[in-house]
Order: sequence, then structure tokens, then C-alpha cells
Amino acid sequence: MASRGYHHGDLRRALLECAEQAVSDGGPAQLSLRDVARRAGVSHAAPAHHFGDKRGLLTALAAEGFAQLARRLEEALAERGAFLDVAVAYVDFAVDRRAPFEVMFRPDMYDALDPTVVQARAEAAGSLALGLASMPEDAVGADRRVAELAAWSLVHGFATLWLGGALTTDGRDDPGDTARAVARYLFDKGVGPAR
Amino acid sequence: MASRGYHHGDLRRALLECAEQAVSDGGPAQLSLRDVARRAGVSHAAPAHHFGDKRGLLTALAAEGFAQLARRLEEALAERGAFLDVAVAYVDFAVDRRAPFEVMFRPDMYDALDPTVVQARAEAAGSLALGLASMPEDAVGADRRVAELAAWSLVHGFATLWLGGALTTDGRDDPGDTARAVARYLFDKGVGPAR
DNA sequence: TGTACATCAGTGAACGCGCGTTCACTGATGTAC
DNA sequence: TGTACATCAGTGAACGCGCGTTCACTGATGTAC
Repeated sequence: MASRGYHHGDLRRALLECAEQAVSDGGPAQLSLRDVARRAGVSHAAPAHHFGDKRGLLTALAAEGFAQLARRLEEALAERGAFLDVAVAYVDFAVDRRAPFEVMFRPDMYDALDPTVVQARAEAAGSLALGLASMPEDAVGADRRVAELAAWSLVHGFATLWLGGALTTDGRDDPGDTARAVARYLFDKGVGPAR
Repeated sequence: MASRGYHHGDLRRALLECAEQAVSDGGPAQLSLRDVARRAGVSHAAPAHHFGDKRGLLTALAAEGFAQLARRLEEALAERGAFLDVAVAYVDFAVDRRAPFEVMFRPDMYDALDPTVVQARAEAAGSLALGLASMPEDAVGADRRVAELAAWSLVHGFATLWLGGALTTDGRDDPGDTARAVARYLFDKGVGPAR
């Protein structure tokens, strides 16, 4: 636990945080173990010691990301109780936890079959579906599977476009607000101004 | 125009096609000029000769992609005339022109301000909006801008999730069919079975 | 029909760089006695 | 309280590799005369 000296204390944690920063700066593909080590002020061989190899580091990042997304969606559902809030939470996660989000949906870059990843991802998907289940029956329609897919596509697409800089922010600059208006659109057409 | 010999004929075209293949194989980030040259059976300095540098090649790829997307959306609108068809065309493009699609929405990798790119992108966006304009007034609702955003998010999200392998194809394996059901959901809830 | 010349598409050698991975090592820590 | 030892986190030198870019070049083509 000594923060200085030969032993770091919690280097694994620190490396993950630096990796996240690195992904934020240059995207998942630019990530390099040496850069992460540099950011953490540690020898370049240290990351390999903790994660085996580059793939291992990305796998850890993805697993953490899914776990946190699941937690956030659950919280939104528990606190607010409506699908709209879950949708907004999804977009919020993508925006302020951009790095893990981008890694998570690039399964070719990490071990997507890693048990930790698989479980965390299932939890996140479950929360989203649960959010949808809170909608009144007639708003969801006949095919619940299609509704789930549409809901996921909508929030995921909005988040992706936003992150990709494809959306011009004319006027409203808070993605959460815009996301709410868009998500509301899915189940309640003809809304007035957002919020 | 001689296809053999020192002069290639249309090496620029050939390089773009090889680049697309390379992106299909390994993603945009893996693209390397040397690999593209190798695929085209040409010296590794040749791509630089045509595109200046790596960024130039990706810019050309993106410009072509947006132009083709715009064309496809226009065609779908002209032939079928309904928003649903435009939505399906968007997803189809993403699926069978995966490589350019992935490049297009990673604007940090190329020169997004390139005039050719800007124009082609605007055309594509216009076609999508036009598709939406074909919907009856009461299906679109009060805020057309939000409707456009929702529509784009929906198709883009679906396409992205599909490409990312996030969607388990239980049963229906044609993305177009599923996309149609999902898109229909946006404006016409409570549909029965897809198609 | 033939010759000189300009143009430019494509070559290939060379450069320096950052990377992932390996491996023998060393320093710090905790535990057994 | 002190000593020996096992454990393991982190080091640093070394390797081989593929990359982007540069640059003087060469071969093919078209055009002027």
C-alpha cells in the first residue's frame, strides 16, 4: 500500500486508468502498452506483467466497462423507474465513459468470450430490457424483441453518432437532453420541445 | 490503359479497392499503405504517389463511401418512395459496404473537411431527411428535427450493433429484414411479425 | 515515318521510429520460526 | 525481537518487425516537329 517505492500499491488499477486515458486520446486502436506504461510512470514491461498482453488489457477494460454500464442502467431504473431514464443513462455512459464504451463494442480487439466480459455484458443487456419492460404494454407493441432491438439501436446509434462528431450541436449542447427527446420519440411520437 | 507493364492503367482505382479489402479484413486502424501496395502487387511507395499519405487514402475512401451511400439512399427513395426503404438501404449499405462505412464514421482518421467529403456527406444526410419527409405528417410529430435524429440514430445504431457482432441472429439472419421491422417500429408501433 | 523531348507513373533502397514480447534480474514485502 | 527465506511486483536491456515517408531513379507514354 506504500504509494512510493518499488511496489506501486495498486498498479493494476492505475494502469487501467491510464489505458482509459490513452483510449480517450487516440482511440482503442492507438492504444499501446508502452504508452500506458509511460503514462503510469512505470517500466514498459509492467503492463504485460499484469495483463499478459495487449489483448488482456483491452479485455479487462471491456469487462470493467460492461460492469459499470450495467450498474448505471440499474441505478437509473431504480431511481427513476422509466425507460426514458435508462436510455439517457446509456447515452450518458457513452459520453462520459467514452473510452471503455468504444472498446466494448469492438469485440475483435479483445477476448469477447472471457467469462467476466460475458457476464457483465449480459447484465447490461438485462437492465436495458428491464427498462423497456417498465413501459406500458400498448406503447411497446406486439413484438417485444423488436421493441428491445429498436430501443437499443436508438440509444446506441445516438451515442455513436454523438461520439463520432456526426451531430452538429446547433443550440442544445447537452447530449443527455437531446437523447431524452430522441428516446421519447420512440414511444411517444409528437412530443413538443424536449424536456 | 495497358493492363500489364510498367504503367498500371488505373492503379488509383485498384488501390482503393485493395484498401477497402484491407479495411474489411482488419478494420480501418489496421490499414497500412504497405499492405495495400502488397495487395495490389505494386511497390510500397506507389500508394503515397497517388494519395500523398495514409490520411489521403482514407479521405478518398470516405469520400467515395459517402457518395455511394447518398446514391443508394436516393435510389431507394426513388424506386420505393417510403422512409422504411431508405432505412433499409442505409443498413444494407453498412452491411455490404462495411469497409467504407466504418471509415466514414471515424472522422478523426481522415480529413473530414475535405470538400469532396463534405459535399458527399451532405447529400447523404439530405437523402435521409428526404426519406423522412415522405412520412405522413402525424407519424412524424411536432419536432421534425428530433424525428430526423431519431431516424438516423435508429438505423445507424442498428447497423453499428450488427457490424459489431452485438446482435445474436436467433432465427432471422438477414439484417435487412430485421432492420425493416425495427425501422417500422419507429413510426408504426405494434406491428405484427416483420415483413 | 522518324527522332527528340517532356511528362509522369511507378520503383527500390534507405532512414528512423515505436511497437510487442521475452527474460534474467532485483528490490520490497510478508511469513515462519 | 531477530533472522532466513519464499514470493512476487516491477525493471531494463535486447530482439526482431512492420510501419510511414523520402528521394533519386527509370521505364513507358504521348506529343512536337
